[in-house]
Amino acid sequence: MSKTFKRTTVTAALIYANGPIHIGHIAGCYLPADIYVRYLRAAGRDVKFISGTDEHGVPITIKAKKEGVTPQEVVDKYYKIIKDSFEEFGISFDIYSRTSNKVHHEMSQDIFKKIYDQGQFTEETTEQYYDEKAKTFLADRYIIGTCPKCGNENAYGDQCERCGSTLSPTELINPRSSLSGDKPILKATKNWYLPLDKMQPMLEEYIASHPEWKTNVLGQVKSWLNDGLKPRAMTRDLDWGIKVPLPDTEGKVMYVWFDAPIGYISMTKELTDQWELYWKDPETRLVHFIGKDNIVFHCLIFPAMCKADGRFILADNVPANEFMNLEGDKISTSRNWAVWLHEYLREFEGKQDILRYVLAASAPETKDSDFTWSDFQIRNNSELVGIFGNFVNRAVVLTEKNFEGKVPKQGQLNDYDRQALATLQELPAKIADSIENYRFREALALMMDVARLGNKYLADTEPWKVIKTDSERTATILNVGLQIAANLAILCEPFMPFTAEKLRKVLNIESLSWSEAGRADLLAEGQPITNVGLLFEKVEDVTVAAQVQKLEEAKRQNLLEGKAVPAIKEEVKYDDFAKMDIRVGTIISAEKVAKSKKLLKLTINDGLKQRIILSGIGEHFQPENIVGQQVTFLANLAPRPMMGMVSEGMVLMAEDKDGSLSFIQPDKNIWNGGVVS
RNA sequence: CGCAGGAUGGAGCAGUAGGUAGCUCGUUGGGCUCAUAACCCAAAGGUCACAGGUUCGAGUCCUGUUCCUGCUACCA
Repeated sequence: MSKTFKRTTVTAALIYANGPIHIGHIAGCYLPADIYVRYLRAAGRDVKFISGTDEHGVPITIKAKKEGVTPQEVVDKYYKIIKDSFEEFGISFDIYSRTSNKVHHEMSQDIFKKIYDQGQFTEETTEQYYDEKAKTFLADRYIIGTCPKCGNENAYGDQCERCGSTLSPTELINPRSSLSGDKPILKATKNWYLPLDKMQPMLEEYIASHPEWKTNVLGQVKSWLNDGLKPRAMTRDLDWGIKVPLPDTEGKVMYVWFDAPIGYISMTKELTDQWELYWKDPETRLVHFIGKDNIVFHCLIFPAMCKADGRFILADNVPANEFMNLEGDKISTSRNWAVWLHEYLREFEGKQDILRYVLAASAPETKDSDFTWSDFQIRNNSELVGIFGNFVNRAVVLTEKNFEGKVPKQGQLNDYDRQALATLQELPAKIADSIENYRFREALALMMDVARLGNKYLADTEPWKVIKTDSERTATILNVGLQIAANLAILCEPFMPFTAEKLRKVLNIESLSWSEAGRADLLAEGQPITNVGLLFEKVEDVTVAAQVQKLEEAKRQNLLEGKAVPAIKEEVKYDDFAKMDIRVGTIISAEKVAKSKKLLKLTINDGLKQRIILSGIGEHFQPENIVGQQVTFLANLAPRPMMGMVSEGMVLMAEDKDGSLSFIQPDKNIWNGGVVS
């Protein structure tokens, strides 16, 4: 796609305003987007960089209820935290707004109305579960009940986590609301659907016109198209969100994924009167930076909305990233397994560029990647300090020592100089090409090659030796060295803006355009050099160790806090208890059940026979370690088929605060078959 | 279950239209001393997840298998 565009609209995912942001968000979309935008600006292109917080939807109302505040208070709090940390981190949005703004409500309603008026929605009345006490319809996830397939009493309305089957809320036996605990009732409700099934041919054509998109993006999209798209409800029964602009729709709001992407448009409108140019002109390139979980919304649903409306351009590219893990584990807000940006900024003051560098260097561009503190330290110490910082420092110190801190005269260049400068000259275009094709890791590596080139140049020309015999030649060498540093100031700007700024101060130059890069006359002879100190400092072992420890501590704390002693269940009669036949037996063999994560097949000597019990404890115990242990089990539980076998009973376990399991065992070995009462 | 993405030297990644497997970091040895023990040079290290197949030739194409991830709460 070599189509040329007059301007670019860049969006970065609207983040959900119910928590602070972490490194995964940054590496996933904000940093790549920022690099892209900063480069475009440096290249003199017309670009607008738009993002904000998404403030509607069910999870925010739940969070508000939990904390005993209003949804508005929740989003206000997080909007500020998020916005401030982005700003301090140097993510250079042209506007960072929010979907609770008036402009956004109006824009969303306008688009909804337009699609409605054009007859593009279908109306459907369905029966949904309603919680009478909480006075709200329940999202699938907030209905809990017994799984019709495996009997798990805590299956969710959309899925049973024990057997993995996909459910719909009406299949659940004994459904209850996770909000009030009450049994919800079925209530008829009318909603408006976007008939994606009918729009599929159009969407297929759109996707087919972009073979250049990343494979992970195309793969995901094709997976949805192959399954066949289904109509999707664009309204919800809820009181938190954007009102549906139709008569008799009290208590209905738009589906968050309807209004959220419209946020990109409304925020642009908030930014500039020229907003229509950025959203309606076919000569505008629209690029969405997102994480992989948002692919379907940005590649199919939002384009479908735009088409249904008819006024807006579609994305030219959606360079979605995969996910970043932390120390080998999935980043998780609820488990507090994350490096939070606002905390990093506090603990590593003025060191934004280290994190920017490390995250850009290991961004999950093609597959999930891993952030570790040890990698952070190594990358800083050996690459930023050792290569980049050191090169600049060498050039500056040599100039200070030998030429009174002024750019020396560039005399006659020899072949070696010309060769080095020729290599330098090629790099800006290469870096630009990588960035324009969304290969930011590659671009970053090429930028570092400039610093490597500088180090090698100094090592090969040995100005500290030459100065003893030939001052004129030394002047030329250091001039070239400083010119390379000046190039670095331009080329590192998209990735490390704070460093670029510092470097410009050192060299006493203004911010230069990308097109100036590659030249060897950026610095004039006699221009003073100001040594403002080191660009990067080493990260010590103790710093890194402290971070790792903090992570583990936070994780442990969170686990403990998350656990409350559950309330006592409903009272039972002695007869109910007496029905249960609980006995002691010994595990005589244990093995993993093939294809199952958690199931262990236990053979138990119960004093009468060998009994097979399948138990979901595989994540807590190694089979070989539990053979010979005595266990307590429910002996008269109806046999249940599982994974092609039959389980005859249930082993009793006690769960500790941290989720670990222990067997319930007699305090001394007793005979197999001993009855518990 | 299904669909999709991934699996390449110790670590992180490239590998473009099938033709002797590259880069960065780390390791080892050497050089240098202007520089934050930093920089420069060199070397070692891979049966490209596993098993088949197509081909003169496969990391690259096809089939099957295993593991990780997404689609599925928190979530880029």
